[in-house]
Order: sequence, then structure tokens, then C-alpha cells
Amino acid sequence: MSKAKFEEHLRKLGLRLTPERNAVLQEVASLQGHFEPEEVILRLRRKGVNVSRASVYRTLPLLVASGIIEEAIYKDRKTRYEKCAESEHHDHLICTSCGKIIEFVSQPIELLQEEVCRRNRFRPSSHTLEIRGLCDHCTA
Amino acid sequence: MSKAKFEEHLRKLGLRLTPERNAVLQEVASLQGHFEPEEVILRLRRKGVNVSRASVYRTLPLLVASGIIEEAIYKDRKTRYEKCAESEHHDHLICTSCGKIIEFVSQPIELLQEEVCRRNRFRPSSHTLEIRGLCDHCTA
DNA sequence: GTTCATGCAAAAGGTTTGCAGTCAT
DNA sequence: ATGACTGCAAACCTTTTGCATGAAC
Repeated sequence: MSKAKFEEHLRKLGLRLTPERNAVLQEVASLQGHFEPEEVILRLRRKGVNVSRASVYRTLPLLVASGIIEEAIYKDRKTRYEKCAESEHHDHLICTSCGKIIEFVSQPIELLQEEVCRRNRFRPSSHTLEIRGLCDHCTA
Repeated sequence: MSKAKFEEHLRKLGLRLTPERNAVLQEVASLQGHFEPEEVILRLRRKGVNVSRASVYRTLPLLVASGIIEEAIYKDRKTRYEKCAESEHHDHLICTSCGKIIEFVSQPIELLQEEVCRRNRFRPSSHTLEIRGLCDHCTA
């Protein structure tokens, strides 16, 4: 479970798993797909769990560093996260008309990416592939 | 040349090619690689060409819509542009340690992407592939 | 009693917008 | 005249930060 991962990461840095950090972790763990910081704040607030905006913004990077979530997509200029390995890894088709996001996985593309990295003596840690265009619906 | 493209797009919308818009176009055309709005403003200013920040910010989206430049990378939360088809199309390896950006082209990956789109009945207009990690230099 | 955390409110930083004055048609 | 355009400054919005208070070790 991700709590253990988080605790370990925190311990390594001499940091504590406070109620606030735990609340953010739990909330994030319960989410499906992408989410923005503001969403986490809102959902916690709606549940009556009080965690300040600042703490949420301070906690999310810790979760990234713990390998629990990762930055997924940059849209507008908001940071959007998603859980790591939620479904291994996937990329995105983004409809520029209706905003719909289709996830896809392509093993061949992944392999080719690795090859590109090798050729450039580059050690990859993450990647983002976004294809923008029009979805089925909006093509008409 | 891109001026014609821009003029046509503007005409279609009943807009004018003003000196300010032209100045932005010229500056952008003279740039290599990626650039940010602020960079355009600065360079114009240094040349003594006076175009307000607002006008630059208002012109860049017009250039995108004209197909002359495109949004390339989202880093921090700044918009970075690059000229369209400057070198066909390329993707990026981004070193998270030193910020170095390596461009690469992989025709096989492009082809696979097209296939993914077909499978999803998606009509792509642009895409971004960013691989983050450590470059040669920073691996040590 | 240090060190770490929190919340608040202010600051930051890129981008957008309202507005009054100008210019082209 | 009408509609488009500009510059300025203020507004916006997400994210970050300084600071005082408070909890943990």
C-alpha cells in the first residue's frame, strides 16, 4: 500500500507523517485518473477535513518524490497529477474541442522511446506523450 | 514565406496586419528553436521596437492559429513556442537536472502514433512527446 | 529546545483583460 | 462612424513563501 511508501520516504528525509499529509495521501489514493491540486483541496474540504491549501501544495511534491503520484499532463498552466502505475503507464489523446481525454498504451512506442534514450545516453525517469486533435465525436 | 500565411489568416478574420503584429512575426521568424513570450518582448525592446507586452501576448495565439508557430513544451508554467515545421517535427529529451533539452526525431514512433489515432478514431493535429530524465552529463 | 509543520495571508510570476484613446476604412 | 488595435495598468489564477504559532522528538 502506498502509505508505507510514503512513510518510508518521509522517514528517510527526517519528516513526519502528519494528519494533514495523511489526509492528502488518502484522498489522492481514492481518486481515479487525473486530478489537480485544487480538486484535492475541494474534496477534503467537502468532507470536512481541514487541510490548508498550502499544506496540500506542499504535500503533493512529497508524494511525487515518494513515487506515489506523478505529474501527468500540463494543461492551461495547471499541474495535473495521477497515481503512478495506476494502469502501468499510459499516454493521452486530448480532444482540443471537448476536452475529452482518451488514454492509450503502446508497448512498441515505449520500446522505441527506450531506444532513443540509449542512443542519446539519456537515463529516462518519466515521459509524457500527448496527442492533441479531435475525437470521434468532435470530428463531425 | 510566413508573412503571407499570417496575412491570409488575418484577412479571413477581418483583422489587420499592424506594424506591431508584423514586428512580432518578424522577430519570431528570426528565432531558432524554442522561445517564450517574454523573450520576444525582450528582443524587440532591445532593438528599440516598441510593442507592448499585451500586444505580444495577443499576437502569439494568432500566429499559432495561422500555423506559423506552435506551443511546444510546457515547463514550469510558461508557454514555450517554436516555429512550425522548423525541422519537420521533433520530440524532446529533457534533463531534469541541468535543464538541457535534446531534440530527436523518430519516424517509427510517429507512425505508431498515427496508428493509435486511427484505432481511436482520433484526428490528430499535433503532439508532444517529452521524456524526462538525466542527460549524459548529469548521470555521473 | 531544536526541528519540523501548519495556516494564514501576502507575494510571485506568467498571462489576460478592461478601458480610453487611436487608427484604418 | 464603425470596428479594429494599442498600451497601460489592474486583474487573474495557480503556486510559492514568510512568518508566527504549535506539535513532536
